[in-house]
Amino acid sequence: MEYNFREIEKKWQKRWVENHTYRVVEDESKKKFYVLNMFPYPSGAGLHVGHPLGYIASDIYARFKRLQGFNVLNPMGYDAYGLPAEQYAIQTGQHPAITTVNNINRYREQLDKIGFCFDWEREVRTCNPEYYHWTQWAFQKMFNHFYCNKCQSAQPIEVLIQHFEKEGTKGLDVACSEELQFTAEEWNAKSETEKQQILMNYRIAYLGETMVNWCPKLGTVLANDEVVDGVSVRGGYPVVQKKMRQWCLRVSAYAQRLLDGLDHIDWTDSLKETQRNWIGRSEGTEVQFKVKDSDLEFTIFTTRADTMYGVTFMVLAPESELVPQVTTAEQKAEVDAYLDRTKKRTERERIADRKVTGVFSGSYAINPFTGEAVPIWISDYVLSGYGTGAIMAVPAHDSRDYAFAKHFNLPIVPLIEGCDVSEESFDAKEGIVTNSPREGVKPYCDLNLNGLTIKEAIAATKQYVEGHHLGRVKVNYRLRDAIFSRQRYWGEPFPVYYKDGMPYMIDESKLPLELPEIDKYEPTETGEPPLGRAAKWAWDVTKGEVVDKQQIDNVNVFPLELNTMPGFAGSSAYYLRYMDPHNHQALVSEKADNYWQNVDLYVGGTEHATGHLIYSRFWNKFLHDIGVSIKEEPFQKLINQGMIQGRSNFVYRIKDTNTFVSFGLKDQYDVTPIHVDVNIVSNDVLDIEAFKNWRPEYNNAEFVLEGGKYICGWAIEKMSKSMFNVVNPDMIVERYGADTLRMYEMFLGPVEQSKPWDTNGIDGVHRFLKKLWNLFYSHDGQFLPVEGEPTKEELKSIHKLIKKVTNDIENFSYNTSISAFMICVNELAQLKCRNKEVFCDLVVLLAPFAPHISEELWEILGHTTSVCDAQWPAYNEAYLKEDTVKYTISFNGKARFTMDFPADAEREAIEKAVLAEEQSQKWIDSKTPKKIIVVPKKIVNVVL
RNA sequence: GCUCGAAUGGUGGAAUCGGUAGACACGAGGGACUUAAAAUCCCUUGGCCAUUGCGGCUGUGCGGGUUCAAGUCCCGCUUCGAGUACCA
Repeated sequence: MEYNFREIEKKWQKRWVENHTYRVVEDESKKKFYVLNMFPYPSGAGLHVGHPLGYIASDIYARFKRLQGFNVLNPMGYDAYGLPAEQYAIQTGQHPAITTVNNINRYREQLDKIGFCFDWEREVRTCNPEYYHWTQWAFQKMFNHFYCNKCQSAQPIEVLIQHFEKEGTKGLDVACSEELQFTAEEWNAKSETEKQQILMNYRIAYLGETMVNWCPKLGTVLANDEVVDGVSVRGGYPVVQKKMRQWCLRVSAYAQRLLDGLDHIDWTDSLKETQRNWIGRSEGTEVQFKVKDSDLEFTIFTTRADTMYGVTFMVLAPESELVPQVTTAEQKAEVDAYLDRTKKRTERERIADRKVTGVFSGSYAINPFTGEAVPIWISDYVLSGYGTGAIMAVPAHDSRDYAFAKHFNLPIVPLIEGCDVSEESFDAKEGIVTNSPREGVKPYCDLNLNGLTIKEAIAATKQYVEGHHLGRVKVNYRLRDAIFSRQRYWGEPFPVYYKDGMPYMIDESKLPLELPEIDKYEPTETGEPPLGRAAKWAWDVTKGEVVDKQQIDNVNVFPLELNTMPGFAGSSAYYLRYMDPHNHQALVSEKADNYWQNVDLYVGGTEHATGHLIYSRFWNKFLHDIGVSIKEEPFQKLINQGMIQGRSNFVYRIKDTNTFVSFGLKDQYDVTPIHVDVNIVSNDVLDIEAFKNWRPEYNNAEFVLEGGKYICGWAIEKMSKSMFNVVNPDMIVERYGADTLRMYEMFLGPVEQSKPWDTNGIDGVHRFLKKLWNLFYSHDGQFLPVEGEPTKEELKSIHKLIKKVTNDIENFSYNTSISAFMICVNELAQLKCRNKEVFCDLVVLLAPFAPHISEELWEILGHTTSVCDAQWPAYNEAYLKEDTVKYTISFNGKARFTMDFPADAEREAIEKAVLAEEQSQKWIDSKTPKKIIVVPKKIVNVVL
């Protein structure tokens, strides 16, 4: 009987649905294991062969864990809000919900063909009101909480209000946008709106005036990770800086915890490193400088406190509030001109030409260590958003300050013994401090750093600064608060209405606030976001419902927020929702939360390193603080599957003709390479007939062949339609079956590695499955397996495999597992194995990799239950032992011979053998003392 | 620029602790079966030399080092990839 994969796969996919084979319920008697894939955004193009890579890898692991007796949660869903559906809606008028559902259906169809063990009853879609109910709910919780630095946790905003009522801002240590100071009396005297404005400074979800990445073409703001090289990731449109009032999440409050948490999770070092860089913790010192002949004082941040004696000028960011205050009348015109120029420069231009620019403010600052007055400059190389937006410049030891000093001819004072700053600055943090203070200069303060190492000097300066109240030790983070507003339609609406210009949350019991219908998806004529087009988009407080905008004059009706939430909102806590997807009372019940805890294995791409993987860690920590998620970290272990690149094929057309020349001969002609559809090329050999039919203009094409074949050139490129290198999984499934596709994708190489897709090797894996099938059937179709004791060789072969596969799956080394399967099946075929016991073990081992054929064989072996409920076999070392061991004996690692020895009597036998060899080989001097080294893998080395 | 990672046949890739390279697969070449093709099976396949012998030499990006023994460890480079980019 032939291996009829089409029938087998259809049969079992149907049966899995009928029998709810993959339904998962909480079961206290079993240990849980939670496997999760990053859920996909269902794009219109459907899946290509690269998408399922991670799903297959995690599916194998999930099935493996289930066979080991774990209760495995392996859910799937869709990140359904996104720009492409909205862009499509703008162009065609098609409602994004319709496009999205169509795309989801297509995805599902493709996924089903591959045979995943997802529990589809737990599916979530971020655009469903039952789902975004909890996205909105979490946002409200963030609005109603602030972050307490002392207890390192989110606290209800009422706690803060009570503190204000009793003590004002005294003794307050909380995360905020701006440090405010007021007394309890002042607080109590404020109006409701004023109080709300102050509270906004502390809320975790807050409305803030911030510089944002504005993309005029998309009509929306973008997060930092949605912008690359000054253009939008989606669409590649230019992005400019703009100040706007936006919803923000105080992610920065969690910076330290996000950093510390990395030490307790099992992620790759490179990914942790990426997040550490992104968080960008830097320990330094804030120092106050007085402005000469003025009451003004300002603070700078530095990590190089040791360089206080080398400050030769100060620099303010152009956006700094201090700029107008320190600008003198004589300099005003020049400064204004400069500010004007920098404002016009987009971030992209600033990156493109990094010219040194700046302007003198006219004022001087007093260095508190030297008493010297140094000029205050304004330049855009200082960023307003980091530190205090002001720096002390030490050109001798900072390359940026150095470039600035050289350009404007400012003095450079070296502070390290023996360093040469005539050509460039000395940035390294090593050496012995000098010139601090300079020799012969009358000391202005009693701090002498000369002779210290840099490290010691920094510590001494910090101590001095704190002791003399000149500033304070400070830790800064690069991590910024997340901007949470998007001027889009296709996203979660904010459950927010406005009264007197202040936002208020709609009542929790009225959630979800559903996305309204609109007739067009572009911004309104007045520049409002698309939601401005909704006829019903105001909130009636007394009725607790959405009403017509026209009623806003009514005292109880207020306009609703017109922005929607960004893409990462819905994906930040979806892993919790899978635990309890149909719960209408809570995001997740306490019971489900306690049982599933967090994700044990998360599989997805590295591209989310500084986006989703930061946001959801933040989101989870917040939920943890308010008692919802019981684990501090959402994803215990994370595997980054590599990208599957495309392998493009080329044909070479001789210029100005319709003649194509084979790859090996192309250098003899003047040719243009042209992408050719990889689906009509096999092993780089072009199917000429298919090529002629591919496009009408090639109908009459002529060919210059080599060896009767047309050989194509190739290149590794991104998998994309325009390169004609997209390989569709449906096609592979149709031709070879899902089991072959699954195994081949894993056989291609390590899961974590990026690699090109190359259909060529797939025959090898398909052949393996056929060979496996033929173990069970003779050529005339007879059923072969028989009961009875396996032979020693059979046991050895299968136990070797059990050991290898068990270890490999734990290490995600699926490719070597598959090699082991191939070896084992070959061995069993050679041994003419017909033993049922051996076959049962083999089938269970294969079940995670190739579930369909395994189910079929399992049934053939006489089982009535699914192979998913079988038990993973254990291996027995005793079967793996050899009777004799082959030793390689070498002298000084060179001359060598091999001998068989009994496995148990090692050393004595070897010594005898070495002695015998020594006597027979005259060239070995037996008087020389020698050392016999026996090492693993049975190598004996005799050292003379 | 900084941080991290990688480099092994014609190709994808193996090689737990340093243990004497190239597993497994593809491709290629040769053979068997067949009228023929497909399918299947067998042999060869890093390079060089010897192939009427069994074999020898060389070989994991480059140059050094440690070791009885290095793809693996250390030092110095080269190239490629990823992240980040005026973060003071």
